[in-house]
Amino acid sequence: MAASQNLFADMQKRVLAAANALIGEGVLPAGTDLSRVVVEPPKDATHGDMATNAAMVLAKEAGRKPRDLAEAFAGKLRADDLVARVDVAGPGFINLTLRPAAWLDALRAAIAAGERYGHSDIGKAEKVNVEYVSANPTGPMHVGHCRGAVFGDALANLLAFTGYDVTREYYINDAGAQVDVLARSAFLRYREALGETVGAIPDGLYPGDYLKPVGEALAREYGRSLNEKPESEWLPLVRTRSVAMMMNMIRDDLAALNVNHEVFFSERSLVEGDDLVGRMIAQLRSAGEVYEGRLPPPKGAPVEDWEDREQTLFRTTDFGDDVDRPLLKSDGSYTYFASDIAYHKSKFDRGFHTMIDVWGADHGGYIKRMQAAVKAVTGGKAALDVKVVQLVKLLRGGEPVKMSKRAGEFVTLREVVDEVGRDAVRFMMLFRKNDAVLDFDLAKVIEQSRDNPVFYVQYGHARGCSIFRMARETLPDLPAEPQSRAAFLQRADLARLADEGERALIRKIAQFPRVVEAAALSHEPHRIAFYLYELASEFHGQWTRGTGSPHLRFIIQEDSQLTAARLALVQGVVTVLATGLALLGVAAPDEMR
RNA sequence: GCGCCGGUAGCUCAGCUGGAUAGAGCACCAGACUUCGAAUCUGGGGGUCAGGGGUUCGAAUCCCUUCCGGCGCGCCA
Repeated sequence: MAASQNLFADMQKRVLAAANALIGEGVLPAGTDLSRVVVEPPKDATHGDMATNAAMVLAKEAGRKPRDLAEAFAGKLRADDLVARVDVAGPGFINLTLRPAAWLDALRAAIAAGERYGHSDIGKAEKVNVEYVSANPTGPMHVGHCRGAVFGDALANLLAFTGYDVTREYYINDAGAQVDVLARSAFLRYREALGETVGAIPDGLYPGDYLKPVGEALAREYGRSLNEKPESEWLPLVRTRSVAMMMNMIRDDLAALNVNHEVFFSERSLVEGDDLVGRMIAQLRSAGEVYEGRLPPPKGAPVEDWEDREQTLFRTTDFGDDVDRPLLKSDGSYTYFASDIAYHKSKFDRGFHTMIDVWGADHGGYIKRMQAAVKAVTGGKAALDVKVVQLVKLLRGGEPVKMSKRAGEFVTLREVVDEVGRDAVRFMMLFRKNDAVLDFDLAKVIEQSRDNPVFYVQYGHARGCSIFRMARETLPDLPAEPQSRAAFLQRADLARLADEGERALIRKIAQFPRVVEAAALSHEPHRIAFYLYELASEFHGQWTRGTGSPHLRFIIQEDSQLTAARLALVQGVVTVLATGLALLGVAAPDEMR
């Protein structure tokens, strides 16, 4: 029996093979849809090692009773060399108990694969573009940006690990009115750097001190020359320079979080030069999807300067949107939406047929039109999945942290990372489903307790490493270097792992590839975080059982064979914890004293 | 008014894309260190899965509806 990394996938194949055999025998009709058949760990361990719903899902189409069909499956599966026992239970579940050796082989395969354990090729090298952060280049990153940054980064890791060809991308909004405001704000700091007294920063400009260095740089570079020019001349220069400096700052902030993009894509590049936005609009126009028309006034909050006028509209309703959307502002320039369409078209033209955008909750209302636009502009050949990350509520000891955007007083990403550490920020951001609001308590995340899952999981890893350090007294040959150690431990007699707690740990380890796959397919990295927490929990449990029952300890002085087998188990745990944490971008320390 | 996202134990949240008796942590109560790291572990109580209908062998999960909370609703990004 070939050692495989994913025992659940193996068993799924075998169940499907059984189904096909039953089709051949006429028990199931030809062409039966097998896509709903799953093999999963049962909720209750007394039901066996794995369960499949095959009989229940296929019963209707076959015109048979689920339990009868289950018996037919059972007949096939009993002959399988991985299977020790098959039971039909409940409404038609097929419960499988595997031969012990199957689990031991799975553990051995995990150890052998090392940091590649859990890796797969389900992505088939398909190109995927993950766009995340894309914060406006008008200032440093604040806490609100953290979650999307960490989420997008972990998701990209996950997709790369499962065989996708991933590109991490950041869209720089350097073409709108905001960067003109940035330029004017920087210009004020420039005059200040030249010795002028500027006083209070006027309303409508960015007040933050972070623009002072920009002003000083401009003064060094241009001297007084900019001051003598009209705004129409200095603005583009100052804007370019300011955006570049803001992006450097943002890149540094991201680096502090261990987030690294491969592509920084400029919105301005779509508007200037080849005018890709204009071309895109022309293309849509010739396809009959652009027209001049009027829109009904928006409901709800009254719009002050509403004016019923004709404008250039994109017929997004043809592609699933609620209303058609304007492409041009009243001054003739492109709307943000227009540039964004061209941007997504650029992704498609660069070969990405799968795109994932990570947005903040306040952009939720924008999803439909963007998906409609992608459909229109790619002829339905590309898929856009938009992941919305919900708000982060920043607390300290249960009390909300006050922030005032108006006064430029916001907590920066950098401050939070400096205070609680990169690992804590990353793990906590991922220890919640992306579309649920997240409470982030600065006081709690530095607590070192079970209440703080970051330390709990990291401690599991450190504890495993600690066992290896201690074990060298019993097993002097045990290599310290992880890879040689893994090679050494693979040769252990794993059949010595007979304790129920040990077997449960093995089963948990064997689930890792399945969890990785599910997390990647659903674009939900939080599943990795929760799985790691559970694995650490079972590991801590097995450890503590040894304090009460010395014969259950991992290191047994008088039995080096048993010790080697148990260390192999620890190796499996440590491997999975390290790999899983790496996917989340969190460190796996060898010790935490 | 419309759209999107949420509503699961006192609190914070999972629930593997429709499966078996709905699970963790915190808090509370009672326990476990002369011994591989107690930053750990074991046990206990605690539920109308917001309410109501429907779909089917089977629903916290899918559909409809009501209620509550968040976000959004030309020419901001």
